[in-house]
Amino acid sequence: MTLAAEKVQKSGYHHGDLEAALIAQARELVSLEGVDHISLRDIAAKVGVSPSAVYHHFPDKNSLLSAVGNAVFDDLATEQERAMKNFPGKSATAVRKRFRAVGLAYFTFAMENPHLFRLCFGPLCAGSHEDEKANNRAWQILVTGIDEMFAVGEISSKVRPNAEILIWSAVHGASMLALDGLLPEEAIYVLLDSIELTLKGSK
Amino acid sequence: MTLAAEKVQKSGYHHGDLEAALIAQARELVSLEGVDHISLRDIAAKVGVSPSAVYHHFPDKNSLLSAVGNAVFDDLATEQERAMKNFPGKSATAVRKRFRAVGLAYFTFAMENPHLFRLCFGPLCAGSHEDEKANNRAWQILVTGIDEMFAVGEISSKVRPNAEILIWSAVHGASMLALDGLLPEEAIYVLLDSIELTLKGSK
DNA sequence: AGAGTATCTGAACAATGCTCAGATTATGAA
DNA sequence: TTCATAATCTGAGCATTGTTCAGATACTCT
Repeated sequence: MTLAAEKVQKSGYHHGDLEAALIAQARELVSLEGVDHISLRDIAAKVGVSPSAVYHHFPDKNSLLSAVGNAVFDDLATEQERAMKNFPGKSATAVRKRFRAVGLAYFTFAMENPHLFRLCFGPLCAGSHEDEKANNRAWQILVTGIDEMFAVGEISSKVRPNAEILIWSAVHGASMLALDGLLPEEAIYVLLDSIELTLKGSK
Repeated sequence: MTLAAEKVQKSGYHHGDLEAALIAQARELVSLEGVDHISLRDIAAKVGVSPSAVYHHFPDKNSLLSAVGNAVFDDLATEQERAMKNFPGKSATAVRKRFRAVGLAYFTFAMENPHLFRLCFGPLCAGSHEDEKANNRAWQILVTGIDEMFAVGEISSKVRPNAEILIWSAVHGASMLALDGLLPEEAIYVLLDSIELTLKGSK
């Protein structure tokens, strides 16, 4: 019973909300050790419950981890929204700063939560974000940011149509490559510079 | 003893080249089932050797898989070089087609070998490509392609300095997102279009 | 209050990564 | 060639893992 799960009290034999507690505890352990180094038994033990209790809430271990992945995906979008709020307003500079902050938040989240980020975009969660609200939310943040940039004249009309794919791919790719040690962390700044520069184009 | 390892004959008690056979067999199994669904014992059995024999060639299972990852990384570069050869010459159109072919080869490799690609860029191989020749080779292919594009006037001098980071990130990110089911496979075409368009800029 | 359901336990099973003592084969110096 | 030494492989075994299942415990609703 570690810090992550203490919010949920256990009332004797029955646990208050075991499902949530398991997700919270699993997330904590994944965050610390990585998805390959944690055991179902350990999660259950730290929550104070027998291993077989897990199977009344999740069909198997992978489902539990997949649930963690979806929660993380949600938090990533939340983190981006939080970063946007630092630069309110509709001025061109506010729009630019906000746009940059969203991309940076994505990258920073990956750097600060490497194991969770990997789980979120790993084989365990592949195809699991399809009709998620979090996915729509993340996508909406991106579209809105690009719309604003276009309205302020920071994106040429020629490249506007497919800007989402380019930007998401670039920021996601840089995050992944940095996690793999194939790009230095500072690369995100030159990447964001490049994106802003190239999107503006000849106008 | 399956097809992948049959090149290496076993001479009685001692195996001809067990290390290579193990890598080949592990690669085959990863390619089929994914890295999470294969066992050291199965690899050894299919090569026709006892499980403990593996430990005379690799310190542990992860090291074997990491060796597979490096081999795959090497093949990825080879595949890119092969794709380039379809468009020889120094004309502007040849350079453009070659540039596109390299990016497409990267993406296609990921689509056709999802499990191997994931292993290659997964936590098991993180930080393992650093002083690899394969890494230098992949990087060199990218730099050469960009140099050629710049020479032909397809890349503006403003964005040239950081073009490598932008392009690699974008193509890698699109590959990953497509594997996760977050981008459709056709997205690579619009991505490549966007890249060429934005790189050219106002000139 | 009591029947029925949801939840949890404990023991058990097969599979897995890994270790180690000992058997087998190669190697290289005398 | 001979023989000691090193390299390679086997087989048994250990601890851990995910998962199942019968049965115990607690909640719920009539």
